[in-house]
Amino acid sequence: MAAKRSGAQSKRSQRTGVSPQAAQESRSEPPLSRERIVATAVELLDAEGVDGLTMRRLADRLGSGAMSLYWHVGNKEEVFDLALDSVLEYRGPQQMAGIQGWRGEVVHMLEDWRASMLRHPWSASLLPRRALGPNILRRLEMLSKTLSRAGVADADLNVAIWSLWNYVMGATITRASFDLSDDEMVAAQHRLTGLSECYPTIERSRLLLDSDWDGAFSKGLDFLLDGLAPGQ
Amino acid sequence: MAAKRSGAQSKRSQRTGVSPQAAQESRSEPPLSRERIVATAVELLDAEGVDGLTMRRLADRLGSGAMSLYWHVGNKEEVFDLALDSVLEYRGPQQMAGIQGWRGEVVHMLEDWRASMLRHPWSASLLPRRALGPNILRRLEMLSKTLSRAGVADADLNVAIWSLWNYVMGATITRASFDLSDDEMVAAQHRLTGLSECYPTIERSRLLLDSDWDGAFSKGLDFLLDGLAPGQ
DNA sequence: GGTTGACTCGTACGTCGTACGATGCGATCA
DNA sequence: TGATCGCATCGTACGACGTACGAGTCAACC
Repeated sequence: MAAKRSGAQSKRSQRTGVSPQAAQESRSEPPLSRERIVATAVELLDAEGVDGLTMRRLADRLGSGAMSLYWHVGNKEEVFDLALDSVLEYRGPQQMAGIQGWRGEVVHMLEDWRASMLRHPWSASLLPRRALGPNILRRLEMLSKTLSRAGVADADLNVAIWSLWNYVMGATITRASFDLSDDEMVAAQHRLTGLSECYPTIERSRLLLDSDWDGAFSKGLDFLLDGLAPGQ
Repeated sequence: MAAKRSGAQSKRSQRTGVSPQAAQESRSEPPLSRERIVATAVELLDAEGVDGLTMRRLADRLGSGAMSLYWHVGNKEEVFDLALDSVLEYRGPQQMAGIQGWRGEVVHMLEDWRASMLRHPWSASLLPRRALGPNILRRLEMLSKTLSRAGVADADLNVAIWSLWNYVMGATITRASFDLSDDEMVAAQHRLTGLSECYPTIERSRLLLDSDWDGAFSKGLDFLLDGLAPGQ
């Protein structure tokens, strides 16, 4: 009943990896696998957004029947979880050389985090409702370790981690949700100018249109880091 | 075709507000209205969560047919938008007396914001995908005005607003998503202790269990405010 | 040859959002 | 008084969804 999942198919790919599976290759599609499902789900989410992912469409893209997916994943929720976590993999600092000090490391990690999510805007709107996958936990772990090494006391560690995490999450989600619909944005600003007697200040600052998102992100992050570790 | 919406029903309630509508009252349910629909949607969302809100269930609660709702709202998306915005109404500082200085005002506004959303945890997971309603804009406007009055230069205003907004959003969404499922949380921490060689630091700090959310929120907010207006 | 277990998929059920058109009903006009 | 008209309600129906169920295929082993 629940005796399926990854164990099964990974065994299969070991068995058939080297031996006489030329027949498999000659078919139009490679065999289903959890990895292929997740990768295709990410493609579909990138192309069509959260509402565009359905089991039938996903199966179509994979060249299989809809019900075949359920051998490899438990349900649609799991597809979301896996797609989200797969997108949040952290490959570590590519060029560790250019980074000096713990503060540089933290900034790099958090900016990479933000960039990863903005590359797949659906991830930002998905994350608030999903469980913590291994890749997210790995990122949290690295963040804690770096802060801990930097001398943040254990008592303050959780405050520091959550402050930084919260900040990154908020900035990313806000940015991504505005990215999703430029027209929405313009419409909102237009609604604003129509009601400029109601919202004079944000209308004057063109808050919704002219903001320098990246600049605001790193400035705010700096302030936070100043406060969290005033020593350095 | 599109000639319905609020104008129609508000005219109706004006007409029937005083006159001979005792018959309406004697019926088991008051007449449908946009306000009643939104209020009931909030109830339903509070009780059943985001997935629990369907047009049929909503209509059941209102004692009407499902299709009747569509006279007052355009579609289900609009119900979400209206419910979200209605929950984010800002009633202003209830006791302005106790609040000293712009900084106190800002903290009060942001804490009220957070509290409003945590009172309805679904709002946090909904917001990333929705448009900016009038109540959200009003909050942004008040925030800008306060900061502006506090002497933040126009050039820095957007940075300040977005830094604060992002921080509050992130903290609230994170907190709310953990609140939604304590069991998920415990399961995650359990998964962690099982893999404590993978995630030693966050396992040791009991990050997912023991965090002082409220304390972390206000400490991080203080740091941010320190940085944004170092003058005061 | 028979059995087993991994894997695929067609069919079917219940639920969803909502298009469409019929209906009821108070107000207005003839 | 009856005819007409706008607002408001709702029954029916359609297509799409997630997925339960069980029958099917095929390679590997006894």
